[in-house]
Amino acid sequence: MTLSIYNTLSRKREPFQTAEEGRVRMYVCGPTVYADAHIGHAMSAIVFDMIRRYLEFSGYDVTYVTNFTDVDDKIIVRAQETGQDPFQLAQFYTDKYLTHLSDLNIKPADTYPRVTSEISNIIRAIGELGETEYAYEMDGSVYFRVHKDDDYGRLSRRRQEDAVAGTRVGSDERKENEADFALWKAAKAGEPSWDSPWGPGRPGWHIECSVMCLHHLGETIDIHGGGNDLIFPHHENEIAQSESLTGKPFARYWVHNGMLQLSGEKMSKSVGNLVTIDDFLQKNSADALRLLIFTAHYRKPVAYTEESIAAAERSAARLRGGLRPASGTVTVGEDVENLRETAEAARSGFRLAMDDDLNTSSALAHLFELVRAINSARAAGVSGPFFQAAQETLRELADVLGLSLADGGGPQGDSLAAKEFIDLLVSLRTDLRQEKQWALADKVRDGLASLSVHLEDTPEGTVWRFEDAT
RNA sequence: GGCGACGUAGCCAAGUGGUAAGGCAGGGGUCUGCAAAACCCUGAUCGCCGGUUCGAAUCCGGCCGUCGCCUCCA
Repeated sequence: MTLSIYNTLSRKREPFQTAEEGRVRMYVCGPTVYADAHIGHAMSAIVFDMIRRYLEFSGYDVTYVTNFTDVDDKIIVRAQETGQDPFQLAQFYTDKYLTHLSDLNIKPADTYPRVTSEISNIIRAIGELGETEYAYEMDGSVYFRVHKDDDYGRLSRRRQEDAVAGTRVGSDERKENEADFALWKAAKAGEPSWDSPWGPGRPGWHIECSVMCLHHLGETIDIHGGGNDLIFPHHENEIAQSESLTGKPFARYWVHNGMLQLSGEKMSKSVGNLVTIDDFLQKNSADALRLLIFTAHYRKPVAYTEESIAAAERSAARLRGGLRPASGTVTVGEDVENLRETAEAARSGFRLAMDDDLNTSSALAHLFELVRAINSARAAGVSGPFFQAAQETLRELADVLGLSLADGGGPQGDSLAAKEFIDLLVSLRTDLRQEKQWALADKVRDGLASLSVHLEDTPEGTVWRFEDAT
């Protein structure tokens, strides 16, 4: 029972073997911080959080690094438009993104390198490349000489001639070759810049990630992740730079997530079909987003619709329902034995599914089967250690997928005063029911329901919970 | 134009040779004062055509359709 994972480099599913026994070095491309992040960014972060969690669950010691691109054309443009300082702008969106990661139950990375903190390393790396035939300087900028790299195009399966053929010649950059890309960009007036052997300027986009990987994780990392829209040119260029520099394989496994789609198209700033993480979390739970994503395979596109997110919200509630307490007294017998066996089957089925290139959809199916078994057992009066163990299995496996299974807590959070009022109304309704005043009792129930407080009359009394209507 | 992915019940979706997981929605039932929750029952031959095979959603070919990358992009 071992993990196999699809490698974009080979276009095959491969057995997962790390460079160092028991240790995974993992790098995931992070956002450029110039605007509010959208749930497409969240999808990428969630997918790689899931992979990281499953690796840890499987016993690996994972070192996880994800970066912030905090100096870039778009940041500079945005800052000029709004009259802000570009560094402050980047800091603002960096902080905001970190908050989002926490809200989305994404485990913190070991390191969050930023371009502006890596400048000296980047300059050193470009300098080393400059001593080879792979780089050349032109008017204060430094470019990578793509045609010197025989392997170029290996990841994206793109021949250099093809890459150039479809490309518009729109830049005024003075490159030897259209396919060459900038390692260092000479500063224009009014732009942030750093001194370098080639004059003032700033790093090109691709070199940042290469250098941060090399600096924080070493010459050969195990997993390099990102959205599949980064395969070309970003990741292709990272390979070119890194391997030209070290002469060693850059990443053992290239892992790419599919795009989140809204109204049939990739969610992106340029198309304008965005749902920001702020927007999403205002109406929906983090668990629902994870369920929406994990219902499909991470490499496939995910369709985001009102209907699909509503369905995800409902299935989150179903998983949560499995954690409701039992009040029965049956602790031995056939029902208990069945539950114990189903919980074991769920655990092994879950692992088999996840080992198979992170088949979260199939893994979730095992979770739902476990929920049904727990509910059946509870209805049959089962409680005690085996019941709690089954719930613990559910909680543990859900946590591997980063699902918190936490109750909403209500629109205004946990207000003690609100709870006391609700308890009072519920107890009043219980009195009314005892006197068979059904109309009044139902009026209380309906009124609370319209405030997202849902009542259930169980044999042990009435229980209530917050749940947003969807 | 080049490279690549996908097309499974009303919706989302797993499944790469042996007669279709799971979730949501719907219908019927049990439980309930009525509900809710839960449980039980209930639905598809897998875009179309042809081929390989004892046997294909799964392999091969063709066609149709959708999407991604080739420019910044998770």
